Formats: sequence, C-alpha cells, structure tokens
Amino acid sequence: MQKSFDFNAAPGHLIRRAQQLAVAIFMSETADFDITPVQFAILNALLDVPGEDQVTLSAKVAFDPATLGSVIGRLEAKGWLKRQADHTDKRRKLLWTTDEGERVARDMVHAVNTAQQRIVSPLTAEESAQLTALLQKLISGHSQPLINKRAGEPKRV
Amino acid sequence: MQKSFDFNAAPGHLIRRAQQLAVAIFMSETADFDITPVQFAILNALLDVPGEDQVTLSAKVAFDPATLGSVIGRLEAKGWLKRQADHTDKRRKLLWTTDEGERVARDMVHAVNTAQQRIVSPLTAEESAQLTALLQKLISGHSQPLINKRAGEPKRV
DNA sequence: GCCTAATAATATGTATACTTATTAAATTAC
DNA sequence: GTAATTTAATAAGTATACATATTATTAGGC
Repeated sequence: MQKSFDFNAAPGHLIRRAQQLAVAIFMSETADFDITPVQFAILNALLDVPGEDQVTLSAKVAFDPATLGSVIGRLEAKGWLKRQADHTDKRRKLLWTTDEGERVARDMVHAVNTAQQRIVSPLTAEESAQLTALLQKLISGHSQPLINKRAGEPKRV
Repeated sequence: MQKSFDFNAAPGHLIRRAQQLAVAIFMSETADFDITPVQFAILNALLDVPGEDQVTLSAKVAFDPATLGSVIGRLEAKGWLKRQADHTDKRRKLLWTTDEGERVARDMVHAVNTAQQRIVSPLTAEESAQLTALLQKLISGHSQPLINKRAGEPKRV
C-alpha cells in the first residue's frame, strides 16, 4: 500500500504486458512459418498494394522507416520480397512480394486469425469488441502527434 | 476491400500501436530524467521491496530475466541501483536503489502520472476505466501460459 | 538554370525482448 | 555424501524500435 506508483492500474504497463502476450501468442501460432508479427504485417500490406515504396509502407503499418529497412532486408534474404529502384524517382525503392512470399502470407492467414482470437480469448465477444473499439479510439486520438512527432517536439539543446 | 487480413481490426496490431504511443508519451513526459519506462518500472519496484533478487523482480514486473540483467546494468552504470551478492545463496544478486536512484524515482512520479493520463486522454474517464479493466482481465486470463511458458509449450525437435 | 530545401534510403548507436547456451551454486535423489 | 538436477545470473545471437547522421536525388526559390 506504500507503493510509489501502482503499475497494475497504469495503462502504459498494462499495454506493455498485453503486447508481450500478443507477440508470444502470434509467434506460437505461426511457429511453422518462421516469421514475426512485423514481417507478416509488411508482407500482408504488400499483397494489397504491390510496388509501394518504403516510406509510404512504413506510414501505413505504423513503423519507423529506419526499422522497416532492416525488416525488409530480412524478408528479402528469405526470398519473400524484392526491392526495385523506381526509375522515375531514383531515391525510392519499390517493394514487391515474390511468388513464394505471397504464398506464405496467404497460407498464414488462418494461423494469424487464430492468434488474434487467442489474444482476446479471456474476454467475452462483447468485451473483445469493446477493447478493439477503445484501442482504435485511443490510437486515432493520438494520430496527430504520431505523424508529426518530430515537428511537435521542441529540440533539447 | 480485398485485404487478405484486416490489421485495423486485429487486436495484436492495435495493441502494438498503443504500445508505441504509450512509450513515446512516457519518453516525452520524462525527457528531463533520461530514463525509459522499463528502467522506471524497475526502480519503482525496488522502492517497495528493496533487496530483491533479479529473478523475483523480473516476475513481478513481467520482464524476461535475461533482458532485466542488461537493464539493471545500465541503471547501475547511472548510479541509481546497486547489485550485491547474497551471502546465503551465492547465485543470487540482491538489488537496492541508491539514494540518488530513489530520489530520481520519487521525483519522476508526477511526470509518470501525467504520462499515464496523456496515454488515455482520447478516452473519457469511463472509457479509460473500461480499457484498464479489459486489459487487466486479458492479462490475468493469460497469466498461466505466461508464467509457465516453456513448460506449456512442446519443444520442436 | 542554379543553389538551397526537402526527401528516400541507409548507417550508426542505444535500448528493449526473447531464445538458447554457459557457468556457478544450491538442492535433490539415491 | 556424492551425482544428477535445478536454479540464478550472464553471454551470445536475432529481431524489433527509434533517434540521429549521412548520402543520393529531387523539388523549390529566385
């Protein structure tokens, strides 16, 4: 009772633990595919919009562009994705899934869905829908500072 | 509409984004202290139970023990925490905050509370309480597989 | 049209996060 | 009471995650 700060009631702590669980469940459900949640997200996004550049993709799946580069490098090494220079704008590199990458992503969808269900399995269907709605509201409410994070923060010199 | 998998409705994706936001908000609120959420959690836990060993502490704040070791190393380097061998059980190392570590942790409590409020600021008070309750239920519902993760998972050979 | 701004990608460095392996010490099995 | 098991901590390796810096290229200001 003399706690300086109660972690069990702190949203930040609860979210961190939920994230731990979600990743662990995802990894156990997709163990046969040797892939991470982040890698699947990229592959999946490219199924919808093939030939996207890295910056646009990073915004869509909410990744840091610097991190995305290394993740893409691993996906390329696995042969699931290809990088190709844009002839119109030589700074950009466009991304495509390979045939195998596409096959793997589609084969995984069932396991990914199972993982999502397992994550919320302690909740009732109604509670699960509530949680989703609350998280969506929380995220969209912060979308401004996320997008313009750097511009909004004063530089410490 | 031809999405293979809809991330915007997937709990795993929403939780990951919430975690991103929570960390970013924590870091911006506590920028003056040069500390991370994880480091504060450890310091704070030691205020309540000084002289705890790393394994017990890692279970309490839900960290991987291997990760905890490196985090503690950084806290020790900053002079906020001390490691001391247990004379009864020489395998164990007991942890104490230093005077400065304790002072920093207490000075931070206000900023940490502000961060927690900012995280849920897009929600009403009622929604925020709902989210907390749902996350708590989700986490406690998974606590068994978390604690006995290795024992519960069949080894792939 | 040229010089400056901004942008895409990469590189670098720090900090989680987890797995597996290793080492030292304690516990248990017998 | 010694051997096998278990445990605490550390080490090594991979994968996010982000800030900052660098490089190449494009766009804008004039």
